[in-house]
Amino acid sequence: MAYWLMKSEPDVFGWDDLVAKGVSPWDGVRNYQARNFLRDMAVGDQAFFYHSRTGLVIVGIMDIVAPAYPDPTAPDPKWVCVDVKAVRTFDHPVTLEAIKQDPRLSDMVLVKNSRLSVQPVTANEWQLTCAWGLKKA
DNA sequence: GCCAACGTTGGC
DNA sequence: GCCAACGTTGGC
Repeated sequence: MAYWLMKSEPDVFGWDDLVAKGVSPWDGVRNYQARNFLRDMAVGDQAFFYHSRTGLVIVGIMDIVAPAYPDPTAPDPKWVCVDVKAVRTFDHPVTLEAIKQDPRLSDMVLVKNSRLSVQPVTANEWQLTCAWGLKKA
């Protein structure tokens, strides 16, 4: 059971789009490092959905519901995608700013390598972020 | 919209 | 195999 974070520009494919679809392929990844993380994913892993560019917030939690398979949108079969399912919308989206300000989260790949669109999240990072995102206030 | 950071490509 | 040029991502 592993944790991940996956980014999308909300103008292109946002959290609401995934909620409306229920299950969707996470396709379009064209970066080797990100591709390798996709291949490491297993059914039952969970991932944050992050809005890049015009959002800069983690907005919800997804389940990985199908392991990596060739990305049908790619011209080359070396690229893969997984299927994801929206399972929980954060009560309070967790901002990049808040993550950067907390020393316990300042080592997150999100902060350290802002260009990587699929990245691992540690169990500690996951639990802390969930505690912020799901709290009632 | 700008540009820094990063990845990829291709000439040598 | 190096590295300059180019393209893309994503925070600001």
